[in-house]
Amino acid sequence: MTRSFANAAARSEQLLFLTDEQLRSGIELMFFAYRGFTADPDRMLEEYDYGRAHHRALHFVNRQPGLTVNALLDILGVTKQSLNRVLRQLVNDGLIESRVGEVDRRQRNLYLTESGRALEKALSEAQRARMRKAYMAAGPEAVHGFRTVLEQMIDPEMRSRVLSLMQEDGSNG
Amino acid sequence: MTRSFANAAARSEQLLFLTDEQLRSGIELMFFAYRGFTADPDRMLEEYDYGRAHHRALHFVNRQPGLTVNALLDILGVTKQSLNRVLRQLVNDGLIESRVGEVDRRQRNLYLTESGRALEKALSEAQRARMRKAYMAAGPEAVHGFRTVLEQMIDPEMRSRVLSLMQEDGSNG
DNA sequence: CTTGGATAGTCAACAAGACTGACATAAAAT
DNA sequence: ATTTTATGTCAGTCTTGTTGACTATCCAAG
Repeated sequence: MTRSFANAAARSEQLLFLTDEQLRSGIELMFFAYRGFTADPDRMLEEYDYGRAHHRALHFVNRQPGLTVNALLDILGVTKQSLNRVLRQLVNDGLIESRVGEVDRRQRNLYLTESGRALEKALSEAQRARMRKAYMAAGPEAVHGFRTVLEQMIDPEMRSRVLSLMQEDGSNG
Repeated sequence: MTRSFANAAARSEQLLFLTDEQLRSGIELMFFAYRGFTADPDRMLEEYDYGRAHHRALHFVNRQPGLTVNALLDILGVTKQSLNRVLRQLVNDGLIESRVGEVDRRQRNLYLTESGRALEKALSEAQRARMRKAYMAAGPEAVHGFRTVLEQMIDPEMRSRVLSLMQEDGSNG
């Protein structure tokens, strides 16, 4: 079903009325939706004097316990110095544990502590609640389309890595 | 066809397998897609020593020529001090013109200059190209779903304003 | 075994762009 | 005349990005 659209790509522009105005409104939707998407966690993080960077670190460490700093760096696409400041705070505050690597002792493997898991859970529950609401209001087909377009919007090199990251679903519970 | 799913919202959770992992991957898609979405303009803006804030100002002034500072403030959701710094640069650099309001002379109506339009066009063309590509790869139905979910993700109060803003399509060309 | 280069991570200093708070000015509204 | 509104500005802070310099470790070649 999705396959047949690959061929139809050439026709899509007409089918979709891909006028500049249509595309512009898509751009605006992304802008406003992303703001909504981050609004709830942002509010919660204020109380801890943390920002989005902390949230992202907590999220991906939770997703892949034992992640090295370098791997996290690649995912987040920031400089190691920038990440390090955030990570240092989270380690000092006892939300993340940084263990020296067993095979390569230059590496640091990152894990959430008990309280790290608690904060991550609180943040992600707020965000999931908003997303669940949007999904349910929009309906199953819309959700499928939403995911399909978002995947296409990701940078091509990043895309395969993201998709394979998401394959690992359920491996950590 | 889409209508019938409104009723089915209650069943959606099952239909959609709205597990935490499903929702988590949606969250990650938003993160990575938004990065892709802003990547091209970000690169171009660097050459001008501008940032995303400048892009957003140019975008919305282009969208609604004659916009007042206050209206722009509401749209962007930042403080006037923050916006003012950006606006001052853009006015000094001759990209935005700030005219005293004709009915209310306290207000400043904002317009793009020739070169402001040029930069806005370059930025938005890059962004539209990425979105067009994603739309065409995903297909018409996916695009519809994408837009539906994004709308639902916007903060409820903001939503009506955004949607009515997007009704004005094509009024400026 | 030692030297040297590459890799992993840390520390320090700086910049952009958010923020708050205080204040100024002009014009509209009461 | 006084208050409120719209805008602009100054000063200072915070988050989060940047670059540059540094330490620690690994690995490979002599």
